Amino acid sequence: MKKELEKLYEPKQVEDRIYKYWTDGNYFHAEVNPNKKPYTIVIPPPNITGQLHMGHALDETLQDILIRYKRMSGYETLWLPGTDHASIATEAKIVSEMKKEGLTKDDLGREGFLERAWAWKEKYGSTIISQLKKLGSSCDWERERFTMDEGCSKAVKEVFVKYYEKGLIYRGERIINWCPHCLTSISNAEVEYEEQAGHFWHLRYPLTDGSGWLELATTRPETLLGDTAVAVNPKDERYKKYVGKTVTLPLVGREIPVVADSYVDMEFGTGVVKITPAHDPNDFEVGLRHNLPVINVMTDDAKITEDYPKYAGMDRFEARKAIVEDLEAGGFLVRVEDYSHNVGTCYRCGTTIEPRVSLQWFVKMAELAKPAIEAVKSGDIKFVPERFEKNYLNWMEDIRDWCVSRQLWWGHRIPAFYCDDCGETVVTKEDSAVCPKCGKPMRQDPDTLDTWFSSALWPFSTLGWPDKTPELEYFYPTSTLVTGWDIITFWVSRMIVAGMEFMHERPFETVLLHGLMRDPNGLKMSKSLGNGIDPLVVIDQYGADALRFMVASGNSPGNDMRYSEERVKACRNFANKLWNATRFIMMNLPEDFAVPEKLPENLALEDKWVVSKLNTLAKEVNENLEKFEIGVAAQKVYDFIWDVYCDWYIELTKPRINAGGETAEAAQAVLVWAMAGILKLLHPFMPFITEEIWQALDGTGKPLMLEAFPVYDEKLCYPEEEADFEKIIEAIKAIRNRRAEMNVPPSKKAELFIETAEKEVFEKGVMFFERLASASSVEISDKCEPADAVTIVTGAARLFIPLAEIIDRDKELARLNKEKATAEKDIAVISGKLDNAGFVSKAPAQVVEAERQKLALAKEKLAKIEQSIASLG
RNA sequence: GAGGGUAUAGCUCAGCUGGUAGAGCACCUGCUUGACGUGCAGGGGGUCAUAGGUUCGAGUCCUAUUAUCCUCACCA
Repeated sequence: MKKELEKLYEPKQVEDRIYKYWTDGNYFHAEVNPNKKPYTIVIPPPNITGQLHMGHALDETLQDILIRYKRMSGYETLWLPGTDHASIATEAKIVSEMKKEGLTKDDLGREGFLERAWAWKEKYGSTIISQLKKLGSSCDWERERFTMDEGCSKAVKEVFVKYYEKGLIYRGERIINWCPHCLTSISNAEVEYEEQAGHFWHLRYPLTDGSGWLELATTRPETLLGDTAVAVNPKDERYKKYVGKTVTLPLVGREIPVVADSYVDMEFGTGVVKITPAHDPNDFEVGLRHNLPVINVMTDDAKITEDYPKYAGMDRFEARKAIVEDLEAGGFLVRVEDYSHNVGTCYRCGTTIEPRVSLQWFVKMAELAKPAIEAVKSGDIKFVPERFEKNYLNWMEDIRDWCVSRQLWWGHRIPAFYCDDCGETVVTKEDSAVCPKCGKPMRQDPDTLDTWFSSALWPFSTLGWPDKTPELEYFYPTSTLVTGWDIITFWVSRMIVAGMEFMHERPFETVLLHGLMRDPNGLKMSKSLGNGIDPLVVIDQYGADALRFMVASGNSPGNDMRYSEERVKACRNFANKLWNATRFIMMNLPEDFAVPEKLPENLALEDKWVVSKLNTLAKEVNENLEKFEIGVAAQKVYDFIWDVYCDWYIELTKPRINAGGETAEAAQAVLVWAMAGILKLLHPFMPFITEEIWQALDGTGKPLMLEAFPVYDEKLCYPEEEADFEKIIEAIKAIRNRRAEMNVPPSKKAELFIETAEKEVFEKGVMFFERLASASSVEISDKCEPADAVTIVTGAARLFIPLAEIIDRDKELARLNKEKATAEKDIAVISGKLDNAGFVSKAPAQVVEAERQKLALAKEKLAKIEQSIASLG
């Protein structure tokens, strides 16, 4: 039983109503179902402090399209949803909130601080979920896990302990990237390099024995305080004699050795390098090789330490100025050169990174990476598009140990305990530990783990691992991961590593990577530039369906995409088109009409045409979606709905509905039947409007999202009828075209004579020629030659329109001659191909056959044109 | 320095396994056709960056070049 559709399509109202309907029915819930195959999608956990942004819109839309498609195709579909990382951003946000109240972390203490953080999670976690719901996400948010919750914490501890037992995690002194603003270490991947204008300060370090000095250059003179050697290349003849001697460090007076190390590039600069193990990663390595002392000259917030009273407390940049002045005064400064170099900055706050020696936990990646590399190389895990595999492999094959400790409070605390008395270390899943050597209570490591440490476990920790749950058994490995390519190194690679290590199985089959959403000028959307476009505003204005369709169509995987309001508008217009098409159908249906389960027997030619085309569409959309060609699928559905269904089929039914009777009934049935197919095919892309229309049309109250997705059905394939009807369409188009060329208004009707060998086909088109080609009457014969008529030639017929008063004989002749030339050119091209022995012998038989048919058609057409020219002249 | 992306209509982009180029927007012409002007009909507009190569046939595959963007590494 159909329901009324409002006259105006208002996305916002429709979407609110439909989302409520879905959640009331709890259709998103997934459970272990042995009768179905599972389809699982891992979704990137949005950060609770963030607002919904275009990146989410992209992720969420693509995921939801796949999920809805799979659900309709009979799978048990599950999202692995979650919110929030234990992250620097979250901590920073909470700290800044506290600051407004005049509080610091130390005021609250660890406990108090965490309490606050949980309160934040409650508040903002639900905010972002409700925003995602507005987008149409069919995720079962009731299942939502949180990386910091109990289950996930259990998994994290389990992993840490297992790594430790296998010797895959260790604590050691290394140079790490330290952010003096966030006061924490950050991983290499979190450092952003930017080109900065700087200087090269050329310095001279006097040899202790007074025999001269060595000239070297530095971009960071303040690190001079921590120099513990000067290095040259062992092959460098110029400096060989100095190796083993010592120089006296200017300003400090420390005597430091000249060492030989192949790390030094002889060609660069003077070939002499100052070595500061505490403040440069390469220097640190050199220091290890030569047993050099490591002297840290800076505090946590990058101020010079008390050890250098003259500069103590100065910020590193202030100290640089002061030291340069002093060097100059002491005659140690040779010259200053302008130099542009890359400086590492914190990706969160933009502060210049300070490389710094400290005690951190590291995961040994080399061994762990091997199975993860193999999983991709063997094709067990596929990247879409494929080229990102290379990206991934490059990263994995050159992997470095992963610094996992963070000097934050908001995160999984490192489950390591130290004995202050004897220095013993214990790693345990328990909350406290007693020293096995001296029996004293131990102190837990104050640091927390990198956010990606827990995120890497997402595909199984959310399913209950390390316990053996039925869910884990059923839903793991997951099917698809949808994310942006920028996150391959952060997250994708680490999930694969963890999956292979702990589940001994790939965590997912396919990684679908999309591009970044850029602003209309192609720039990265960012808060600091203020060029971000808020998806919620777009949804308010044009609807989530429009935004989703814009995101899904006209884009190929892995390519970045510019936000274009024009395209959102076009998609909104498309939704409106569908809405109005439905309104047309509904106003032409009887009150008690129901969606037919089967098509009627007495289908007209045009019915078979549209049914057959819809059938082909279903086939192609399935194929495309299986191959993750979401944009192509969307475009095909769009074209079918607008061009085939609305512009042609609906127009074709109008005269039949007016005529009434059997033909009207068949038309109504096909209209509704095809609309049902369209709604199902479009549902993954535009879930709200299709559901709303379905509810109005079907009237049974069953949700569209649980209907079966259309598949190809051989019984609905009518290639001949399709081809026949195309002939009628071609004729109608040709007539319209000619009338437009001659500026004949549609209101001016004219007689139409059709000369064709396929009378029975064209007879089925009479009412359409009248309705759609302004024919006042139609006469079909196998031979006719009316005087003073405009001639139109198509592949299957010659059409004559006697429009005596507007015919210009010369013009008409010129036009026909032009058409003749075109036809001759066509024939020349095709016969050129067919005359080519190579083509005929080497091209596939169907291609050659198609060319032959084309040639025959073109010749036929030429003959018709020549006939018309003859009769005019 | 290493690797990768992109180059197609005025603009934003599609083009699946090679078979004489498509969409949206913009532009031009004509339509108060009883679903829709968020619309209908018609139209103009492209040597598919350049030069070679493979092939019967290249926007599509290969090589080089140019332009542009990105990732990684980074020399003090």
